[in-house]
Amino acid sequence: MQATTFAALGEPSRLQIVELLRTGPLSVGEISDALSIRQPQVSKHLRVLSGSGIVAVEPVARHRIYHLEPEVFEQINDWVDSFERLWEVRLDSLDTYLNSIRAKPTEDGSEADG
Amino acid sequence: MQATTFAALGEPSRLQIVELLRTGPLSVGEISDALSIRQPQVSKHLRVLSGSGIVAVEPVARHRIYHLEPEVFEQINDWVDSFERLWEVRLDSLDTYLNSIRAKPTEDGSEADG
DNA sequence: GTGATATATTCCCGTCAAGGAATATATAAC
DNA sequence: GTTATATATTCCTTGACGGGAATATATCAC
Repeated sequence: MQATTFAALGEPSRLQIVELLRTGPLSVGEISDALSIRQPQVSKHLRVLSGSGIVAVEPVARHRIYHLEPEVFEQINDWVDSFERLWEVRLDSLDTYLNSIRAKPTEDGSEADG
Repeated sequence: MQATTFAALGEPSRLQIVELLRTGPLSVGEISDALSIRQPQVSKHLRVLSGSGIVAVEPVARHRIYHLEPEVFEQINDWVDSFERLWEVRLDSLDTYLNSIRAKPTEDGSEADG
């Protein structure tokens, strides 16, 4: 998993753009208008997103229509799955571990359970 | 979905730490040793990860054992799913859309083929 | 060709974050 | 109390990044 992918999504305006594109492909001007971000900034953000393979562009006359690329989302999905699969196996051993910690007399009983 | 979550994962060292913790809870020193990152930097990164709810800490004697928090990974999972679910619906309409672009008689026939 | 529209790029600036070094805090042993 | 170990925090510097303004490029209409 590439840190750059998460970094691209870690900027608020870019995350907004990605979530906006979830509704369907849009031109630069439409994104700029919808999110009230100036056009040069939108182009810059789209460049970063494009560099991470999160979006791709389709030129249409004078417009450039950006859309999301499913591949990256599958990568993220697989990455997250690699964690959740392990927890299924490790959940009870973590519990055992935490309990073993608390088994020690703590002299203040302030163990927060959440 | 919080941009800060992705930002936390978007730093290479932090992503390394998260992936290392996938193998199980570790102390600061163990992380520092395993990744050859100086201890103060590890503590700082863990602070950011902790602030995003990606990790949590369990004090054990003089050690502080960090472990991953499943909740955030479920959030990311749900977020990614919200995209992939739409694609199942929209995949053919995107195709239709792209074709419709090229199908338009454009008065000069200069449609880029891609 | 000129002019208009849509988008990309460049330059500059301010801010923020990461890394290094030193230091502070916490816990344990004595 | 002192000392040692484990971790957190502070200060400083530097480099990267986002935003604004201006400009460049591309396409269309004429």
